[in-house]
Amino acid sequence: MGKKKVKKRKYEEDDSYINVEQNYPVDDDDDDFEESRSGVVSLPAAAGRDLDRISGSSAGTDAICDQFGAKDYRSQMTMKKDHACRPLYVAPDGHIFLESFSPVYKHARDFLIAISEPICRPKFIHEFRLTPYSLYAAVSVGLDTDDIIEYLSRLSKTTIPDGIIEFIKLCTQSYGKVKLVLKHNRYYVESTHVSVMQTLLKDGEIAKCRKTDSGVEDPLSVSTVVGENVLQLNKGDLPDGSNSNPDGDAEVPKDIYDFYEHLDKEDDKSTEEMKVVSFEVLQEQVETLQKRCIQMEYPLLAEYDFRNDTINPDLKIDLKPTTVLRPYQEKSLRKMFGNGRARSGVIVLPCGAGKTLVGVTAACTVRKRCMVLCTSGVAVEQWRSQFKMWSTADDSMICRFTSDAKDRPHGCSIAISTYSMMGHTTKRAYESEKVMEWIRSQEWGLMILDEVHTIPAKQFRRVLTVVQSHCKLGLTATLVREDDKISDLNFLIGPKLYEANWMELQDGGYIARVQCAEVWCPMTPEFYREYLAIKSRKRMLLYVMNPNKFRACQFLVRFHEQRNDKIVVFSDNVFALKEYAIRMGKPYIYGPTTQGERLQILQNFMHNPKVNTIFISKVGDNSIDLPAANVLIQVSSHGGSRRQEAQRLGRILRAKKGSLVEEYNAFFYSLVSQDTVEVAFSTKRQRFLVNQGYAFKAITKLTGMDDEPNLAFHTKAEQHQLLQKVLAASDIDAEEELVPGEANYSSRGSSSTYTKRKGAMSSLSGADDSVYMEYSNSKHKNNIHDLFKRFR
DNA sequence: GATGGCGCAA
DNA sequence: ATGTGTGCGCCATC
Repeated sequence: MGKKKVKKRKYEEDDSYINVEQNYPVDDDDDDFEESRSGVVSLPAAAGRDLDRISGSSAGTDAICDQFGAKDYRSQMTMKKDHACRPLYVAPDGHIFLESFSPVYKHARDFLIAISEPICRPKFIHEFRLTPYSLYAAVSVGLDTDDIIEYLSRLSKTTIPDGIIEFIKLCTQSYGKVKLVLKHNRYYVESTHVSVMQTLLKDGEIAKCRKTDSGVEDPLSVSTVVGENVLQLNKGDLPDGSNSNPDGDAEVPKDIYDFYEHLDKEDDKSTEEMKVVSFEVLQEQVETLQKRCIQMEYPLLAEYDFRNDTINPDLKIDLKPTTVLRPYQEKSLRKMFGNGRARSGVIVLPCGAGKTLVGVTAACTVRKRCMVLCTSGVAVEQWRSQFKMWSTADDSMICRFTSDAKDRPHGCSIAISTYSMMGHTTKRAYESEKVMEWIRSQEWGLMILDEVHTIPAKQFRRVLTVVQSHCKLGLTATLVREDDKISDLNFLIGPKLYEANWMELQDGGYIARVQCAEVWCPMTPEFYREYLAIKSRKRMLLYVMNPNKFRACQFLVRFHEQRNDKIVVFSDNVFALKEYAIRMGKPYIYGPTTQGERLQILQNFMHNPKVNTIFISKVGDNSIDLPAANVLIQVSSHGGSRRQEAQRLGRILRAKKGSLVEEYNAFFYSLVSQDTVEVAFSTKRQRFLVNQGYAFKAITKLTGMDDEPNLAFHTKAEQHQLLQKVLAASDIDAEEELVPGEANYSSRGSSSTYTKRKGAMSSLSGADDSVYMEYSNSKHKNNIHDLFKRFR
């Protein structure tokens, strides 16, 4: 039983970035229900568990549940008199609910982003959750215990449950007291709190990480430092500046604004002399140490006081005067450099929102040797060109280091390489070996980790022990993995410093406004019969090659081509990719397509008005830049990968010029064969985007498709022919092995915060026979695109 | 500079 | 108890 639960954890929705106890068994749905009926709440998350632990009983988290599991906390919380003007509730289990229509929404949101994890952000009520990690992140961006409790209380409609206050204290007071620093290529643990240091060293595991000369127990070394307060980035004018009291809301309690201003100020570091105790750490034990410290709730702070680093040479790079940062980019960097030092951590921005510029700006701020790591050679080239585009760095300063592009490292200060190059374990080419030696010998100021969600992989995390850096900046669009390793980033890199809200960037016109839809394609009877009969993995071909799916795809391609859109069709399955593309007479790119051909096809797609549709396999998931595309059709995909779904959506997010802000200017379709495993996969894939606030429309019938002339597979004969071809293809290398049933992706979605709900039955309306349903929240009901109007 | 083997990631 | 299918980066070879 226990095992089963742990396994299921893998498919849990709540991203384990925030869970401390990875093996904490997750309750099955059934258990939940059971417990709900007996009036006891089961706590799904680490936060809840910790809350329990500290309050010494379950008193802090008890609540009356109705038969559906809805919790009622009224007995524990008292409504304030002026609750109507305060924007949020804090539940005793650590969940926070924010009204997005509140006049102080922006203040509250910025604050909540800093102290808690966003769980789900649909239109009206946004859900967040306090976790140990989120509070750790809050402290590391400069908030202190009292500020957090005070401001949370002011924003809340009710009194704050005692358990929550305890929890915040526990998680914040011990944080930030111990630091990991790099000096002369050696790592040290430093603290001004002698007692904390002693506590840590009493731990056997930590003691083993300590580097001692010839095994002798050295006393802790003591030195003194002077706290310094340095100013960093110039503060630009932020559109959501704290003073702008929005119009017509005289009722908003003044304390909310006042306190926000107080929080937004630079934190002043004292200039008193302080005693610092420290010990040296074994190079290869740094990861173990960081992990252990976070478990003991003394996470190591990795900050770099680059302004006062006189040992490493300064770089002569700056942003070009013409380079302008967007407000959210600036905001994310302020989290990183808020106290005049460079903090290690992760910044999360959607694809197309300018992550690279954030990285380049960070490098120009630190102005010390900088190492950039990417997943592919293409990305290495992109980083180089972006460095040249936004900053004053030129070729002589930039050193590429991949298998087929090695610039001489001599005298260069920005190195760009790949994870596989750094993590390579087997024999290296002579040239590579030399460069590696050089890299290892350097003390790097800043390490930028592109696509940082890949770092937990075994070979990739090795780079952290190979490259010595004072601080690390991780960048990603999708802080999710389908395994349980995403939380490792907390000790491997650092806390999440900033996460942008996709919907807000969309509303600001920084990324495209996307209409997402799931198109339901019924299986033809013949294909479905085979699907049920064949149990081997080759059944995938049957639902991907479903003639109705092909026809839907063809129909959508034609429809959008008539509107002069640029369309990219994704298919993970190569057989289907070629079959679809060839039948529709469109170019396609997949693994074996050479770089030259790829470039040619992409150039044509971007500039040739006759090439408006291209087909791409999963080579397109990473690093192929498609600035021109605005329609994306997904034919087949990698199971339930949320990251892939988000990444693909990102392909069409680059804001389109001249587009009206209030109109959809991009379209994202997933074609799903009904009554097959694809349905569950699709639901799971969409979770990430739904939590970001996207509404998925379910199109159950493409109106007009039956009337459309010349769609393929119109006749049974054609369909039969296709079926034969598919079956023949399956046979080629099918060894008739029987595979156990598919993974059980429950469409009920364990603790999911969203459900597929049939739009009120009145929406099954329409003059024609079409039907659509809506998921989650539809934000823009009134400006539905023509295509969608036709279905009403 | 094209090609193939190997190992790895999601 | 683990899975395939696909693509990519590294290196070595011709």
